[in-house]
Amino acid sequence: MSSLKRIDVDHLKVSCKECNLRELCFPHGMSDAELLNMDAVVDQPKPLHKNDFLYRDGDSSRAIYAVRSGCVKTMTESANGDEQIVGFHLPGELLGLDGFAEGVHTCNALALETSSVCELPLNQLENLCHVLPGLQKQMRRIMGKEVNNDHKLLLLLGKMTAEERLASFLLSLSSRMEERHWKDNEFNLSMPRQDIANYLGMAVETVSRLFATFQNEKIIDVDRRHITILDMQRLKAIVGECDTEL
Amino acid sequence: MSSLKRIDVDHLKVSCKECNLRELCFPHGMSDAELLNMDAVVDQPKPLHKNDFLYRDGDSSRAIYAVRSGCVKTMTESANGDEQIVGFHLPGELLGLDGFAEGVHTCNALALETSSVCELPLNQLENLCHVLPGLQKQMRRIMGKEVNNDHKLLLLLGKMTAEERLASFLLSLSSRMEERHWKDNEFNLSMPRQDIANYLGMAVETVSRLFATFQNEKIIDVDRRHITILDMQRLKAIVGECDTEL
DNA sequence: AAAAAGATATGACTTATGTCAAATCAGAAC
DNA sequence: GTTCTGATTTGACATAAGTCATATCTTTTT
Repeated sequence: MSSLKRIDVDHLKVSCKECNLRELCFPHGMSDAELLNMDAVVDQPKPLHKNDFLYRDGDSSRAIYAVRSGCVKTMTESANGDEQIVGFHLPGELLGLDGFAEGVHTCNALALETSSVCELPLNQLENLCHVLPGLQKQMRRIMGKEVNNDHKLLLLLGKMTAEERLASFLLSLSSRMEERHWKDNEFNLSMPRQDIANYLGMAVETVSRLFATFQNEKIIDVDRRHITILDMQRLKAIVGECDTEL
Repeated sequence: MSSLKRIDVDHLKVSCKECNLRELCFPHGMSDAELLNMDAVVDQPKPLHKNDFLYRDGDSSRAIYAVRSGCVKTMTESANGDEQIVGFHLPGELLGLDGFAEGVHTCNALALETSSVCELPLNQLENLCHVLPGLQKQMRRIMGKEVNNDHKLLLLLGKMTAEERLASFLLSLSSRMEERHWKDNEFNLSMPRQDIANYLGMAVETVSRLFATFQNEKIIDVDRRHITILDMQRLKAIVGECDTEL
């Protein structure tokens, strides 16, 4: 143990090639040769502590980021100080596209827990896109995904009841857990109730009550931040996915 | 007049170079030489009639589009048939990015009135980006803009009251009118009340009532679809833009 | 021009959720 | 371990906005 102490784990670089998130991340669909190119430009800064900002509204946009571990939330701020969380970013998910319009970020990005990210510097992105044919396509895919994601959220906020929103949120997390080959019916929430409420456009109290309701109805089990989905079908039924069984 | 009749106005191609929307559109910041390249690949299909679809959810994504005249709305559809309008696209504004993620559109795009669009085919986009250094950057700008726009909408749906939403909507239209060098305090709505309500996540009746309220308070004048903003400051005050005067 | 269909407006009433207040619980700091 | 602070839960009550019903006005169809 005393000798291990000298390994600075913060600076062990994980290569894209070795990373088990690579298929969810920038390198999606890239060849081994292309992966080496990615590795050469991807930077891995020191981990963020809980409540550290990755970037803030107004910061000039230097890079796009991929979460490697932990969870990062992004939120917009209105003129009168209201804040709306627009995304919770899990490992393998990207953020920073908000800076593309004007070269300046229009969101705050904040670590919900100790988190590490990979950085793809924008000044290298341009060149890299010329060298790696796959990357340009992947960039478009990523941006399309962000847009589609936002659209789903708009539908959620515009048309769904509180109950449907929370069910929808849990299902979204569940399917993202599955993508990562983690348990899709049992996971920990990295965000407080307040953040869930904000994200879903409702009051904290409503989130609390709905968790209690779902628990009473044996749809989920809630223990603090630990969620177990007991009846996936009923959860899906709530949001109106009509497939009774696949 | 009898001789003019033979000119097929639908097929008169407007070059990017001549287009007075160019600075809002793809060609933003391009040189004259670059504009010629754009012209070579930009297609101008026949105008859409009111209620024609430009594309539908599930269609394979062939191009991105710029509105040249009229107005096109985009909307997402949920599994249970709910529909959420996610954008009203005015001349010079782009749409079609929703198809970037999977090569398939995830929105419906529908003309609210007779409208014409320009098409930038995706298969040409790739090559064009290599030739035109400005275009790749512009593509990123466009996508960033879309993301930022969606974030603003999320804030609106998540945090604002009905009154704030409608005021916000009117101000957004107003500033977009100004961008186009049209009157910013007097314009026609191309969408029915029902669409405004859907977009803003409220009931039609609420939109009606709020228009009546704003009118009574002499903030705006409403005549059918014709809106006159009488007191821009108060409208801004409603959404909480704290700048009493610039 | 009349009739039909659709869009908009307005009133009466209901309800999903928000707000306020208080109690409980968990984790951090000392 | 005790205290303190912040997170979560729960209850009582208030309200913004939805729903339903009806009337009016516009536009399209015949």
